[in-house]
Amino acid sequence: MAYPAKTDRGRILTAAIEQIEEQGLRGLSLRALAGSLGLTPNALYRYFADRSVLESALAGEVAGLLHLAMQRAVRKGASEQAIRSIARVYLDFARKRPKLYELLLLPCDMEGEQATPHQELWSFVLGHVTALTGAHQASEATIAFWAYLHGTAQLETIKVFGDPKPGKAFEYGLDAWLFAASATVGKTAKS
Amino acid sequence: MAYPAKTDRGRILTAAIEQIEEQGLRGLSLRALAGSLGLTPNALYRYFADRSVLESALAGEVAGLLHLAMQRAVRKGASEQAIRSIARVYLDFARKRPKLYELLLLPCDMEGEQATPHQELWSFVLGHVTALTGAHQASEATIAFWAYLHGTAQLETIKVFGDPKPGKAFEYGLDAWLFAASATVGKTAKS
DNA sequence: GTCTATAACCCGATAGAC
DNA sequence: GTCTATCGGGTTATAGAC
Repeated sequence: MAYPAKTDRGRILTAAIEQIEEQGLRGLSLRALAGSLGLTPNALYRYFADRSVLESALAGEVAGLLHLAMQRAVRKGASEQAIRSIARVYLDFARKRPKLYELLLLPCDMEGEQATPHQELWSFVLGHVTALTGAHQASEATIAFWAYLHGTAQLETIKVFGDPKPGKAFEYGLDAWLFAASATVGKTAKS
Repeated sequence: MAYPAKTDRGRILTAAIEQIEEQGLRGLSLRALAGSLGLTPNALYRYFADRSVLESALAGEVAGLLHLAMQRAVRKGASEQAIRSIARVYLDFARKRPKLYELLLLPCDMEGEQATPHQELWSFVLGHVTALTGAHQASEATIAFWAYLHGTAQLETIKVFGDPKPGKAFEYGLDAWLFAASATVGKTAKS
């Protein structure tokens, strides 16, 4: 044991997220990351096989953060209110921590039958949508909802429309979705 | 003039797009790009100040391709049909040429008062939405529509839901939007 | 004005010693 | 688990040939 462990997975992930919040995902350098932990560049390879594995783990961390924020925001309130809270938390996260949000957009290769980082988030949102629409078409409605959140967040972060936040436009689409979702209620699976 | 130009902007862009379609944006190497044009690595710097300038130019090219495809698809058909055509072309493009689509997601920094690469595309879509909804709330409706397309395309490309294409879910959201957009018709700006 | 040549510095990744 | 050494490659800057 000439070389005792100087770090662990958790510390690496925390330091990496810190660096990403400052310089973005592209600016994340394994060398600098190791340096900030007092390690030589290659020590990290004992914890993560390569850069992409580290990135996937980071995506999972970020999904967890977002999930937690949603749980806190939704605790009280009826179905429609819960949906609005989820939407707000999602957009706030993308706005306030855009560099971190970027991690959620990484491709999930899913070679093994592993869980995608979004899985828990997905179940959470699906549950609240189902509470609103009933089981019929709940998954379609959830996918559409999620896609809309996703697209709105990204259009903002790449500044397609310049600085002004498309706040009113977001309400427009959200109301359209809520109307459709409410209309679904009561339909049976056989109709 | 002992060193006549061996290339030009257009040839560089074409070769770059070719390389991106094969290896993705991250795999675009200026060295390999120059090599494929019979140049030494640094010759490109006479045409583009650095990598990011080249990438912005490429984003413009791709936006043009998409715009063209939309124009061809929409030529005939009523307003609602035009909207459906636009949506289909957008998603088809993202599905069939995902590496190229990625270029449209680059941040537009817009330091000068330049036009964003999406600008022509935006005007085109806004026109068709306005034909459907009237001028009132047309821009809100267009932003919501675009965000939805955007989000759907990206959720597919990062495979959040695995292989199965969320085709039915897309229809769900599109119908919701179309219903809202149709309901907008006839409202006056003052109401 | 365009390309070549060279070099410095960054990065990710591997192999093998301790 | 960590270290040293090293490799191949991307980006950037300078100097110079034509």
